[in-house]
Amino acid sequence: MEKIFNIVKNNDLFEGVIFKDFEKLYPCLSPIRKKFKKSEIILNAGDKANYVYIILSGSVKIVKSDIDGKDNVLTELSVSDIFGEVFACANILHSHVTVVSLQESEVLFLNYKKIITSCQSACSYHSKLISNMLKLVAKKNIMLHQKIELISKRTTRERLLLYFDIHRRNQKKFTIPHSRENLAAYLCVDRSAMSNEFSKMQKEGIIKYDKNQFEIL
Amino acid sequence: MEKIFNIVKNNDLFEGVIFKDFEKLYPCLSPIRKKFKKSEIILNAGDKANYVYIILSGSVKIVKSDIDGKDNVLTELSVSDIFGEVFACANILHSHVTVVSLQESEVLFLNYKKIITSCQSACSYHSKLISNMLKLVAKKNIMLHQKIELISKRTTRERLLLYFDIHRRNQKKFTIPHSRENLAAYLCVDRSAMSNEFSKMQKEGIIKYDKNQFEIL
DNA sequence: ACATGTATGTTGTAGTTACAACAAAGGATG
DNA sequence: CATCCTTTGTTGTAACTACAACATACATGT
Repeated sequence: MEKIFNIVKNNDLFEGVIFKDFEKLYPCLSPIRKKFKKSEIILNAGDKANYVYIILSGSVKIVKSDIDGKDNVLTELSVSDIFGEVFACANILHSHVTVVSLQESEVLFLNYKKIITSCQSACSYHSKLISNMLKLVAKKNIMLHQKIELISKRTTRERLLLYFDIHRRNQKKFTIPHSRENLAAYLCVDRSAMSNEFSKMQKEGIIKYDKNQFEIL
Repeated sequence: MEKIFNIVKNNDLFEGVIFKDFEKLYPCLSPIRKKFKKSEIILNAGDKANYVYIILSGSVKIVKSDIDGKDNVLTELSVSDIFGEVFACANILHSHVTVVSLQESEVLFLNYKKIITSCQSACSYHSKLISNMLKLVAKKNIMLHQKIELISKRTTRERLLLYFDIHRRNQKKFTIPHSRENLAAYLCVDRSAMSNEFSKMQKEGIIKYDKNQFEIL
């Protein structure tokens, strides 16, 4: 129990929940622990969306299939990350995405209804969970908005400049925490075209960079 | 009071709340009603985000300024629509967007804290409000995801085909509830380029359309 | 040291888009 | 009906992107 707490306490859902409370709370959530092998499917598109999932060990990828059947990796998640909460909260009956284990992983299944329905004992930590969930979903909302703002830009350069502006936090020098490939995927542009744009911007004296260290000039 | 109820009951936030309960609930939310003239600013980027706003009459536009100062209309909202809830729920202290009245409008300000904090009387309708709010924000989340999926597509045609696929609901014939201009804005493409693409697709025998009536062939 | 694999940068090309400018078709108004 | 305004479609062009193919660098394991 304490082991689980030490993992899930890192998730915003349990922000401000102390172990003493967690002990009482945890059994209320009808928790189930399951292990998955590499490439095993944790949640399939079309499955019922009754659970909120938290990764206890390992990592997973969230995949969405195209109309034409092409798979599309939306994100990769690892220990203490949560998924499935948006479908559950939106009362969507079935998942739109598939979740696949990237390695040997253990996942905690929590009953969504039990999370958002105050228990009879009307415990205060329970209402804390609910407001945490609300905050968590709203924050995701803002991140999605940010991404939309980014990819609304028509050119690679505009997207990069906005990305820089968001992530440099008023610093001239900053580090980008993505590989080129992942950054390109996030910005929805071709990787090589993006690399090319980086070079151009350096030649034009707009930026300077070395590996993932960037500087605005 | 009944007049207000008849407006806000159309908003998901008050789904399942009956008038009898609303009467008791309403005063708990520290409601404020304010009127705004055309072009008057209701909420400025940078303002404190303590309220959830519901439009009682008129209409507004949500505007986000670019880095280079260019204004960008995110959406237009009208009677019984809600705004400001995401910033409030995410505990973002200040709004990122500006909200401007498009005409003579009246707006209801509700204290966010009062919405998500169960009152002493622990009224059941109050917890209904909270779960409605959660559902509402989560649904918005899914809509944002859908938009990201759309504009992740690299070409106008791919975006259109996906848009059709989402909105036709397995019907061959369907109506698009947007002007060309608004659809182009939603898909983040140039309007004339989109019109052009429509023509091409019709010439190629992929679709047929007349005004806003479309048919997949 | 060698082979292998992965991440990144470079180049050319064909295809796509944004943009501007204009045309055509209604709608509203006086 | 003439005028104005808005919406939508059309065309040409310059700019941009995706894609493929390749080059380079670096890390890993054998």
